[in-house]
Amino acid sequence: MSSRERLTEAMASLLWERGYAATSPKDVMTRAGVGQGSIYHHFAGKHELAVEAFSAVVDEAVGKADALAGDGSPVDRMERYLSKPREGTRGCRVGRMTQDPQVVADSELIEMVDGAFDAIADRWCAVIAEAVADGELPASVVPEELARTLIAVIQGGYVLARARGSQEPMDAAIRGMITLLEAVREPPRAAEPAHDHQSHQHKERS
Amino acid sequence: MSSRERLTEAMASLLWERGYAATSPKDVMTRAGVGQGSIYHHFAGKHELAVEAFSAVVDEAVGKADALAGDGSPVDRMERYLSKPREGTRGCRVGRMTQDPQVVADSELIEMVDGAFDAIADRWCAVIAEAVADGELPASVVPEELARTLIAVIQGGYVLARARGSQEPMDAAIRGMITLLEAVREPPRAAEPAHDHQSHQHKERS
DNA sequence: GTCTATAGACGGATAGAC
DNA sequence: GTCTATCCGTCTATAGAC
Repeated sequence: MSSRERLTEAMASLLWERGYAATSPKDVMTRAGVGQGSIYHHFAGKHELAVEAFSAVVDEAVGKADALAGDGSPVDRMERYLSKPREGTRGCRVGRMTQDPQVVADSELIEMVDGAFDAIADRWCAVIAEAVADGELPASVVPEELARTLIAVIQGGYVLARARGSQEPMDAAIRGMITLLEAVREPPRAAEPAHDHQSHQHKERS
Repeated sequence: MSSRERLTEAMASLLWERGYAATSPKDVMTRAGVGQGSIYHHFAGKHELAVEAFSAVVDEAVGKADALAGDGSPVDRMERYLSKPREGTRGCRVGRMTQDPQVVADSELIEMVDGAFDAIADRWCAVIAEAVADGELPASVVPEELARTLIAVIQGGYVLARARGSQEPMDAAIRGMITLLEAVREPPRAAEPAHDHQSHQHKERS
């Protein structure tokens, strides 16, 4: 693995563990196993290294949200995504950046964070709109709003898990959300005749 | 105002703006308008000053949650509390602490954060349990879980607001939550025959 | 009680040898 | 391309004058 790759991977892990401001170039070089000063051969400085490292993190997080477009009824997919295992006490690699004033003041970094949430919200919006169209969720639901609500529950779950030092409060928050979704859920209208054909139902609808 | 008070107030505001690790004793003394070194006359160090300053912050945040025990039907109170104005882009004074590794590693500080969320969750639990008992929320709702869900929506709302640099995504998240609560809400049963404390407008529906 | 001066370590970055 | 040596600023904390 090249020094450059070692540096970006080390920076990505340190951004997760400590954040941007609290990560020094020296920390990164030590973890990457390269000598002092090597950052400045490959990058203009800490900022550029962080941008490259965080870009990969964002891509991965957004990619995971593509599971919202998978098989099953819309609400099934929503609940499955909510239930995915997340290491709450480690915090969210994307969301944690918003608490770092140096990130918020860095237009390039904060726009990457905002863009990541927007991209994930788009996936949520699509599946929620589908659920409303199918009658599986009530017509009063505004997809753009519920999308932010669901992202917020996950982000807030990380906050609670870190406060407690335990996965529990995050899991409780997710379960509470799923209970509400189940309580408003209706059987989807048969949008098409062969509606018990699981692997195709969301693609062949009206 | 005493130097000690000036120092705790300055520390509280800097904890909010920058967090614990990023706030130096020098920053605090400058903002407090006291001379270099004065912290160490009144406090053992940065940690003790932060504990005293943050204690007041926690008390205030928990006190605000007492509004959940006010007048109106349980769900009305829940929605009113959710709708309270919050400056999303400034972040949560309590929740932001969880993203600071120095706070998480400081058992005294992180236990204050966890204790604050627990106290607020207790207020949520009480009003949610009341709503379930009245039949205003479905029996499938687990108060301890929905309490964490609602706290998480607010905490996550702060994260989204800071990512965007705008109040909007936080308000959207809150509205999405309220829409769900309205969708599962039922008119409360006339709950109890002889239990007529304070105003009873929420018992006379149905 | 409040301040100035300063200690000793670490921050981000650079110069230049190899 | 990679490393050593080093600059200058800031960090938390302390000593001690006033």
